[in-house]
Amino acid sequence: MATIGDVARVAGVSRSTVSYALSGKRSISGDTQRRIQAAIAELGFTVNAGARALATAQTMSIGLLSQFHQDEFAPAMLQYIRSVCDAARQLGYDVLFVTDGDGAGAVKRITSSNQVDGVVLLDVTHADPRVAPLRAARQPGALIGLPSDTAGLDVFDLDFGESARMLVDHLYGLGHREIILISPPEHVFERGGAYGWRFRDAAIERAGRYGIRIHPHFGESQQPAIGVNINAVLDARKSATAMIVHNDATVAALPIVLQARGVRVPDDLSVASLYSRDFGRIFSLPYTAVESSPDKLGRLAVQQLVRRILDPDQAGPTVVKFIAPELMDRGSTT
Amino acid sequence: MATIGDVARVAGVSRSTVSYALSGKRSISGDTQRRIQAAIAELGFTVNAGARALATAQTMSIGLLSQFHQDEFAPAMLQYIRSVCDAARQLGYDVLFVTDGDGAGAVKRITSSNQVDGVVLLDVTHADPRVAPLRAARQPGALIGLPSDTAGLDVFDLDFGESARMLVDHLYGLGHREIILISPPEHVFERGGAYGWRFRDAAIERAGRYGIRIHPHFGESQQPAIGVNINAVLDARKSATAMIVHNDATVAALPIVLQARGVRVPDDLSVASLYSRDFGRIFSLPYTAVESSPDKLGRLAVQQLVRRILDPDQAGPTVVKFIAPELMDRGSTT
DNA sequence: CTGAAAGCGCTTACAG
DNA sequence: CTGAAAGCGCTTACAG
Repeated sequence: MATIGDVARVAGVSRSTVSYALSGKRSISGDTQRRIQAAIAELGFTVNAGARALATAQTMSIGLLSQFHQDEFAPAMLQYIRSVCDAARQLGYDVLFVTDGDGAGAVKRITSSNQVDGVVLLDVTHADPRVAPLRAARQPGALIGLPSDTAGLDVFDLDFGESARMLVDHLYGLGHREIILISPPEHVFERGGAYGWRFRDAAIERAGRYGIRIHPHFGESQQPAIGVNINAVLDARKSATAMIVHNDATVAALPIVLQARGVRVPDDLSVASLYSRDFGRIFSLPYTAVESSPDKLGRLAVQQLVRRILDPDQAGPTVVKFIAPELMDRGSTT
Repeated sequence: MATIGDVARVAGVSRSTVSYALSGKRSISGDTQRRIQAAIAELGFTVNAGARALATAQTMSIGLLSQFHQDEFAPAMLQYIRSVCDAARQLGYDVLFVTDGDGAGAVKRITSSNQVDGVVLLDVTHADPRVAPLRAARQPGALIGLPSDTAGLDVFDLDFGESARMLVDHLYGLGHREIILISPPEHVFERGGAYGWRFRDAAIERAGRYGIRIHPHFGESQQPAIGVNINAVLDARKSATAMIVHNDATVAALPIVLQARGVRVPDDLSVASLYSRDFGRIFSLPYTAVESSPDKLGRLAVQQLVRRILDPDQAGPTVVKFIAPELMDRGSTT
């Protein structure tokens, strides 16, 4: 394995000159430049990332923490993972991907050992145990999902309240006066998934303002429970003309469940939901929905994180940014 | 940030003694041990991973290369990613997760810069451009998927030939004499996805031996093309009584497509496929299928990789291991 | 435009 | 049982 010393020897210059030629941090004469390039090519030299990290105190890696709870729907998670990875690479960072069951311990481990320059937390809940250790870390952190205390961390999330209002408005405008709402599973609420109640509370509040009826129910996270649940809800709410589904697992199974029941959309029931374009494609979903924008959220989080890594002072105070929802009309409401 | 020198000073010992206390590589007196532990606790010291890596030439990280081709079905990929991450962590390794479009370049980058101790390649194709740079690397590599040249690398994959034979045998045993086979999309074959032809060729060979008819067709990777395709195939093969689906995207959409067409399974058509238990759960799939065992494959690959990292000599010659398929009867054939 | 030297934070023979 | 010192492969003031 060639080192910078080998390159220096072959090129007949000092190690510092090679280093500067590599970084471009000071000007090098054309001849020296050429000899160094030739030596690098001859030896197949690549800078040792660990040694550079030790000298510069920059690893050029960010940590990405993702957990796979059983009440969560993995395919939706993947959208965020992809966008974070892509954004990181584009900015020159590698991604240390951590899926430990003990998320708080993992945050502590990778930050205190200086394995990463910053950390992105996915699917952050209200009382997320990963948040405190991240706040205590030397490195900056960016969250996707809203914790109770956002101090010292940049937070990005979809505006779930506005999303709910947008969907209620949409259905109200079409004349619906009784709506079923399928929320995330009860476990998600218990675990502190704030997006659950942010959406539900806003929907209820909005419906109340219009004087229309809304029936909130918890969703299920797996088949066949999903089908059983939806059928029970539909049996109990026969006069409802529309359904808002705010749950990935349920909406993914919904076409099957409704077809089996003989419910035609939108003729018998209007359906509106919240998911990403890619998610909809993967599950062949035909529903009008608020775009959940995982690609945008991942990108924003990484960009802000890197900004803060590069210049902690200039990045300014931490932000809590809710991105505006966008309704994709796919004709499943009438 | 406390260093090992700070700990040594506070504990009143030398840095080497602290290091040995940490590693347990030589015995330390009880009293010294205690003073060091106290100093570590007081300072909140954690070993700097980069410095340790530089000194030991071990990063304790492995690279995981995954690509998201548009003709591939991301949810299936996730199964492998999860199992590799879990297995790595269990063995004390972190995962550098790389999704670069330029896979060959990424392999070169992370290996030549010594960012990882070994590399796992996912979804390896026949002429995979990532294989050559990995073979040329200092670090060992483990592949999931079969390349044309396996020299110097450990390879793990499902036995797709045996899987196909198992499914044909199963249907033949139930009396079927004309079978439709949906293979992966044509792009996958062109890209060199060997699992496509390994499965198809074996199925055709087996069917030929029994003297039964089999109609191979390419699948599609997205809706609505999947539905159009399946309908066209069923129109063209009206006398077929069974269908084998060897394509994630198609099988995921199949319940919808068949229900829309009014085809009941297994009454009108027997259906058998190949996917993992988790995948089936996510898509509510009711089909008898060969278990694709992503968890097992990921674990095997990582275990072998780590064995080779720890003792390259003792790990023996590289292996090509096809794991035996297992049929999960879910009652979709008759 | 270039070099010699110190330093990043560890580990590990070598000595005692 | 413990310490002093060299070394891992870089970067970057400091000097000229």
